[in-house]
Amino acid sequence: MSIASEALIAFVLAAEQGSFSAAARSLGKRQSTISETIANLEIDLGVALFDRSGRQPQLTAAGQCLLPYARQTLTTQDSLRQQAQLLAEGQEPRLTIVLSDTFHTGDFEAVLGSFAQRFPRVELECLVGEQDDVLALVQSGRAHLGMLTAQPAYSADLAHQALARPAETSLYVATGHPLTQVAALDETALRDWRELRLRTYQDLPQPDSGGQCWSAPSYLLLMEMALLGFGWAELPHWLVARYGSGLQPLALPGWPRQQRIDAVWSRRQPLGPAAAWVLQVFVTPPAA
Amino acid sequence: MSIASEALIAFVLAAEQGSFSAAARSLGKRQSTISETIANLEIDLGVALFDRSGRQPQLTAAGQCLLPYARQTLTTQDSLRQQAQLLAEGQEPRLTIVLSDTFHTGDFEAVLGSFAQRFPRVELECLVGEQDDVLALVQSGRAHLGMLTAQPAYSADLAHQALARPAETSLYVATGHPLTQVAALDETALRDWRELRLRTYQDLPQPDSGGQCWSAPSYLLLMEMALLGFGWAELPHWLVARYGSGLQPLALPGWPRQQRIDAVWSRRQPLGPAAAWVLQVFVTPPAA
DNA sequence: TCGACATATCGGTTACTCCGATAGAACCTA
DNA sequence: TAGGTTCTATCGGAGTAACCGATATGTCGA
Repeated sequence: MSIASEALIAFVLAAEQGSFSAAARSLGKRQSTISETIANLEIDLGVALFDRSGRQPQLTAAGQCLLPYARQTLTTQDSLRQQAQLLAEGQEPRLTIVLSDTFHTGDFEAVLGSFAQRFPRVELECLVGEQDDVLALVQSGRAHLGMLTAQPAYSADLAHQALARPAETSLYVATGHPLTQVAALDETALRDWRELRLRTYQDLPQPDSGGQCWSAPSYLLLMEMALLGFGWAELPHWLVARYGSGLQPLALPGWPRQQRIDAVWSRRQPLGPAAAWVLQVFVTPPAA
Repeated sequence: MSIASEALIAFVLAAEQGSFSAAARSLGKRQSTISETIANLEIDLGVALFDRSGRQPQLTAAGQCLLPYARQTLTTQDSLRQQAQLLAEGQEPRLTIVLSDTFHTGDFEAVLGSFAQRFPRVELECLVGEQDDVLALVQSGRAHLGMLTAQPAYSADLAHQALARPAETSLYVATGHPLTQVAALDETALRDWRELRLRTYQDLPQPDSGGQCWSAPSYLLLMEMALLGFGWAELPHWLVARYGSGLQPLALPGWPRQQRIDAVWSRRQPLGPAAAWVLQVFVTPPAA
């Protein structure tokens, strides 16, 4: 009913080497086995694969036509085996990472490239979230690895490690915002203007601030609000540099800030090789 | 050493139906067989495919990951079987047709489209040749089917049949050629100007004509020569209509000519289904 | 708690793979 | 032309894997 892959291997090898005996030697089997195997395959398929009139078997037109199909069947089966092998070694089939918008390094794309090369079969899923969202996704098991701005303390079931690449944030407003005209800026002056603050899905709404604080769950959205002149916001430097022309930083004492980034993962579910590799890359200082 | 496709079928079916028993029923086997087969597959692959803690087996993450690989392996093997089936029924793996440039019908592309749909796995090879070249290619077995302007007689080992679509040829020269100025054209007048004549690879060179006759093995080349004003030529109507702007027909008695087209094939090698289909299409008058 | 339905396991039969030996055919060389 | 070499086809037998039937065990729902 079904084709034994032994037969296909024998077919392909015999076709390549032009000899049943040679194929048998390559496979560490007897010539009679190959002869019988291929004869049975021919009976099974209903076509002659080799012309045996000469001393050595010659591929028939049908054999020539079927050879690529046999090869593909074998390579497909091989990739199944390979993938199974990886899984058996503990390789995760899918890696879900949740990233903060604050976390972005110049070599991020390069790292993804290396990842694709090193783990070609691992399905990579990137989620974007901030702070508590990151923690929630990792704790629930929805994500394997999370990156977020360093927290003072973590839940006991979360492991964490500081990344080698700190993130820089500044306070930004749209060019033309009244705050850009204020001399000698300080924290007090900021209170007179609307703040655009990151608020995650986990955060409960704050007591009414009288419209003095708008919020959004992503830095990208906050930046859009800032660009439209709705207020001032703390934003990642790279994000503004890349997409935020039309914003300018506020010169306040203590700004810009360097923020440490932590990677977090669940202690309940140990990291697979792919996740461990990603973690190791970001924990190690960049080469350049 | 190799994966039995029985096991893959059992795996895929069990995954689809969520039950070993159901898979067994679908396959006409016992439940115990499926259970053992899948257990062996898991041992062989080194990963658990199903979580058996519940009443019915649940795909594990690894199983979910490997399922598409198993499916692809089976479909690949299936296409091997299908192709073998076609070959077993006598379907030729490749069809080589040699066409004359004179043979071209408006629905030729449509016919090729139908062919691709009906014989998706047959490799189609189109050669272009004229007269004796067509006969030689078919007789030698290089081509299965040939189309050429009807010959008075054919070699005994060639079968032939007239096509329903005649070809029209005319005598053409470049606009501006002196022949276009001649009133009351006849055969004699033509002799004063250089002829561009089709000469096949099989034809022996003619006795020296004093530069009064140039030749080429394809109508396309002849047409190019005519366009450059080198002389007059008998050319297929469709070719000039499609690519020969800059040529004009000569008004001679007896022209344009309708030429019958014959299909020829070797009696020694009967036509396969694909070739027979092509022949039948062109022998039957077009529907429109 | 019980019935219905699922899976796991075990022993026995069947079928297939593979081996080893042998015979015949093709090719090379003396 | 004869003989040696190397190939393939065939056959009988040993080992193994697939499959079946029966049975034990587990899960779910009433």
